[in-house]
Amino acid sequence: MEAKEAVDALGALAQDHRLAVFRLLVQAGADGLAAGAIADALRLPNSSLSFHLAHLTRAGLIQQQRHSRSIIYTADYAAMNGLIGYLMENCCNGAACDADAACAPDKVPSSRAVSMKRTVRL
Amino acid sequence: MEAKEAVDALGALAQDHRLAVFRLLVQAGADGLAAGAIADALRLPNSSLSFHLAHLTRAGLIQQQRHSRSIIYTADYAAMNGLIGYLMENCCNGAACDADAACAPDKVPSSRAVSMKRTVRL
DNA sequence: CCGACTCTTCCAGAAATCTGGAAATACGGT
DNA sequence: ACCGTATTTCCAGATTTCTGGAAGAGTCGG
Repeated sequence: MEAKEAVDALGALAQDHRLAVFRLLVQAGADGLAAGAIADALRLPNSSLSFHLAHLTRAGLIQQQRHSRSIIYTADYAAMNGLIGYLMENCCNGAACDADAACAPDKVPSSRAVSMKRTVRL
Repeated sequence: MEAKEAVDALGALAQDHRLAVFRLLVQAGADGLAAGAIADALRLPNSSLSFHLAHLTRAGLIQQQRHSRSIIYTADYAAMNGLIGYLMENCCNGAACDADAACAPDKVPSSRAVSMKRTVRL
């Protein structure tokens, strides 16, 4: 994942309603949820919700699929993996799952940059 | 980490310059970097950089510390851990480090929500 | 075909964010 | 005290994001 995509994904999640929507879809699992069901659960006006769903879709974090009259949205777990992977690689010195403490600063001041301990691939 | 803080942190990282600044500080390690050094590296006007640094600081992702004339900024790894932990817990069904595939949808459509396999604490 | 249902697009106003030059503040050396 | 360096604050304009009502578009049942 490139920086550009990461910024898009982060921006998509950096909003109350959108984060709530995404969490809801993650909980919903593979079945996903219809737009109306999301609007009900989150008490959002249709047009607002549609705006945020479009935003999340544009960022690649969720996917839509027409099912009769409803449009079912599902979380894109691969995209989420990509984002988390990017954050761990680029913003955590590559360490995260190794130690329990996850990412930590280099104790010894060295000029060495990120040491790619693990290749977190999308 | 609560949803509110997560949104703040995500919003702080959801911008080209700020993400670049944060990555730079992570690479810089515990020594951190002076504001001027960051401005040089990223070719940013002082006032713009200051704006973004303030934003990151407000979100708790970086910390500042005066050192003579310079102000040294350092990445707050704990905050980053908190954010990644939040994303894994709430947006990835709690799975992430266990399987290599990281987060994946529930194959069997169950109404069970997030199964906390791991307690990623700040 | 028509009406009900589900959802998106259109629109315009409100609010927040981003930008960078100029002025202000903080610090240390002479 | 004065000057140079380092950085922030102030400011105003440009851009983007968010909001929700109203109208439009796709789908199904009768």
